[in-house]
Amino acid sequence: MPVSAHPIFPVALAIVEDDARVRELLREYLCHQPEFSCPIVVGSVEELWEELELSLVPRVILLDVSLPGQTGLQALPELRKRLPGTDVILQTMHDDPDRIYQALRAGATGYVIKNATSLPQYKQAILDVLAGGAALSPSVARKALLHFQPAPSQQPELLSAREQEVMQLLVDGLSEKQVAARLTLSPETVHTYVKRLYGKLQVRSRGELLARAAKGDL
Amino acid sequence: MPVSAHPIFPVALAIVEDDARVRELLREYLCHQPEFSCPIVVGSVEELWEELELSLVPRVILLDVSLPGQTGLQALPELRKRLPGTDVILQTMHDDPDRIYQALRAGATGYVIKNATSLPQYKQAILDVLAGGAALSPSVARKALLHFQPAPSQQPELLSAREQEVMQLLVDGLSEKQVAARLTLSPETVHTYVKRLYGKLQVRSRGELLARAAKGDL
DNA sequence: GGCCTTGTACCCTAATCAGGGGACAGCGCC
DNA sequence: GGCGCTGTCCCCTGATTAGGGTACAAGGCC
Repeated sequence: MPVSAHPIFPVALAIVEDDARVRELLREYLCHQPEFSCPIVVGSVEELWEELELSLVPRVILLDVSLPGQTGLQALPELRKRLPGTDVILQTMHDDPDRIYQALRAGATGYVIKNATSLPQYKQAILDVLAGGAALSPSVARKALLHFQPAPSQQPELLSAREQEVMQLLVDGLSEKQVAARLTLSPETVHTYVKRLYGKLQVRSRGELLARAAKGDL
Repeated sequence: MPVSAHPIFPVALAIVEDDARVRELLREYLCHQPEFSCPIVVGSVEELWEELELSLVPRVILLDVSLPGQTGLQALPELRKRLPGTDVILQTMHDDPDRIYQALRAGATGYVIKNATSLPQYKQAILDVLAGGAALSPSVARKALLHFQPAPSQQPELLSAREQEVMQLLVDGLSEKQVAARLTLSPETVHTYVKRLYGKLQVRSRGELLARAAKGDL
């Protein structure tokens, strides 16, 4: 799965950044690296679209989140659709959780905070995505992790570890029989757990249970 | 929110790693850093529990995922409950998506791949979490990002309006009979829709359907 | 005018689930 | 030494779901 971290040919980058000073800084540094070439360095999404008509498809796009005209965040879905093989690393000044979430949902491969990222770290970020990884600034990663954790809900303490285990497998779409097989239990036992879950979570059917799970934590 | 990146006192680490060589390597390097102290260096979760009784609570725990006895993954939820102020960085050889997902759900603040992480990078990872960030190896971050992206969902265009309507009510936890009542249809008709949904979404049971819906779009 | 997709409805059989019940061992609390 | 909770297993009955048909009217597409 991982692409070679040391491609033989320079990798084509696109840099989209409205602040001319930052843009030049990035160009100066990144484009003098032997690993990269920079056929596209522009100040807006609109210019990017134009350049993409003429130029080779870049392998990685460094995209500013907030731009005059169309923002990077708005352009991302379209970009992902038109250039499915291109990784997009978003860059911005702020680690706003909502934007991070939006970006990651839309398929960003990286999200870096400008003033927390040195030029060598920019380079490393690009190399990381080329190697099949993702590049998240630590503060961004932290925000992203929040989305994995179940909303502070009431159940977890009420449900025993085993019950939660069964619950999880049910949420994953397994039947009672499949859960039994997975946990090496008798189907009857699983049925007992399910009955207990219904009682504890105050539901009366599998549908309600899964609906609760979907809203409650998941 | 971020804690100072340069604490005045050495930060107490716990290292849990069963491979003696790796353990010593980490101890040698990390514990000679002026920023850290290592009151706890053990080879299993069981020993960790013992040490925690005696020692100061560590600020950061480096925890191996797979350990003899209780695994790091199993210990994580308990650890998070008993030491809510302590960050846990998991370390392992493999970037298995399931384990990553489990760990992040359980509240890990970092997840690093052993043989892709140099000692200075270990140090940086710890500093990152101390600064309120999260430390994910690039390959781990990539796996984690997959969970943000709506499952390659072809549904919206394939499902007719009526089918989506039925789908939505099922997701809300209604039975076929209830859906029928709600939409003023025959239960048989609803059943027909459900069968068509199964076909279109390539599933074979209500559970799978709801699981797909929960992850896919909803 | 055919062909396909929807929306609607029915029939059938087998599998699964819902919701009762009982049983017993282990563990912790008081 | 009980009492409660958990984990495991079993039985039963009735409701629901799974999956396979068939049917027909309406509408779109070629």
